[in-house]
Amino acid sequence: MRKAPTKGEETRALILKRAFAMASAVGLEGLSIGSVAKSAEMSKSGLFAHFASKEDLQLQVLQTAVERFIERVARPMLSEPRGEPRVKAFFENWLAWAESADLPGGCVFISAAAELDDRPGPLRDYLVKTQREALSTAERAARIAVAEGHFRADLDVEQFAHDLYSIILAYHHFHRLLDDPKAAFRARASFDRLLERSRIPHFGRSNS
Amino acid sequence: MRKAPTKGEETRALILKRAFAMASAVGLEGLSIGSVAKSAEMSKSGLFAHFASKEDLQLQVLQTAVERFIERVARPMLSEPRGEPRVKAFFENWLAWAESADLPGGCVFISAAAELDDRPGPLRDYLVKTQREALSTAERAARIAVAEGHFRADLDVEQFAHDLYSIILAYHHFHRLLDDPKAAFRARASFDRLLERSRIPHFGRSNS
DNA sequence: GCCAAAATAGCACGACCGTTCGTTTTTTGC
DNA sequence: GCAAAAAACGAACGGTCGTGCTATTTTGGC
Repeated sequence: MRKAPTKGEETRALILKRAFAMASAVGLEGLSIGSVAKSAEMSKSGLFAHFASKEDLQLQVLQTAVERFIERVARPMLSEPRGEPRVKAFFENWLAWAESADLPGGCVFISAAAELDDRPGPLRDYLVKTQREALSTAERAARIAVAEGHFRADLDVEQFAHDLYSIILAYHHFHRLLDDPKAAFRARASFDRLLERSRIPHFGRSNS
Repeated sequence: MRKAPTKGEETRALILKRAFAMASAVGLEGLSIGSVAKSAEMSKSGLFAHFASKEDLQLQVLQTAVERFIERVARPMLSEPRGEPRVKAFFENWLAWAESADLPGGCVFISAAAELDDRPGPLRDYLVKTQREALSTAERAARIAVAEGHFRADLDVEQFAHDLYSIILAYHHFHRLLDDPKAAFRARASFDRLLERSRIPHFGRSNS
């Protein structure tokens, strides 16, 4: 039985919800105590009492993002059959995540990555850790597809994860920045090619 | 004969040089008049006199970055033979650009892309324009490779440019954020695959 | 319904932000 | 080398930043 949440916990959750949405638009570094407070309709000091520092707030926003990512991208794929279908679901969920309704400004991780890639500290450490986890989730899915006989036995699963992530990054870039209407099409085309060359090779005309 | 640069022009060039290096580390939005002034060893107001606004400074930094990119990535490839060698040179120059000495914090365009992707304005417009130009440069190189008989005639050059850029983005991400020592290796592996499937198909065992 | 505890607000602080203005220094053309 | 023009400076403005304090309001257990 879940404990009834106290008022403070409710408020904290609301703050993080609003801050999460804002971070999507302006990035983690773009968050300011004042602006988040305005969005949560409370005073700066009232909001600040919930966090030890601004960095703590940013970290908790990142954690919120990870939770959301897990429940929207990683967990749903587990209900797909093991092997290639699950890999495909992972990819499609990830694409959908990048433009879901409560992420008005795109994937938080990608903007955070650009902001933090040269700023050492706990924020960066946490982000790196979660990115590595996402990658190893992709690797694991690929390894299962190998075990199921969907993918070739000599597949380099680490390279597979790299290539998959690469497509996601490009999708974000082409869709968000360049407003390319073909972004999703291009992403799926790349992914299809990736799948093709990961499968058990079939002979006959295979490269025409 | 080139006009002797006036003192003001020299100073402006120095400011942009320093600001460009800083932007690589902290991003375009991370620039502040005060910090740039300190880096250029002059007063805030003395520096500010060279620009109409902070946004103007940022825009000029972006223009500086474009000039540098052209002279380091786009121009050198023209001395390579037309076709695949030129495409390869473009890719390798681009990789090298992402970690050249005066870009201590990585590619300015990539961090700017993350910052500006949801902030309309002249900065974003300019960035989008230059990104499109870079992509069409890649397309043009691919088209030449088709004409030279290096690449297959039915190659989708737009998709080719997308895939090439995708690899660059991933390289930046894996190298800068994740400190992956295999980043360059992964990027070249992906690029080799991209080249393989772009070439005129050769028959025989082609997919094993 | 009271009272302690928790949550929120109000206010002030020093620092830095982008920008303006008037003054002083340096460069330039002759 | 002098005068005009260009460049750099210092000080100040109104704002916002993150972050402390203290007071006030709201909540929750009995």
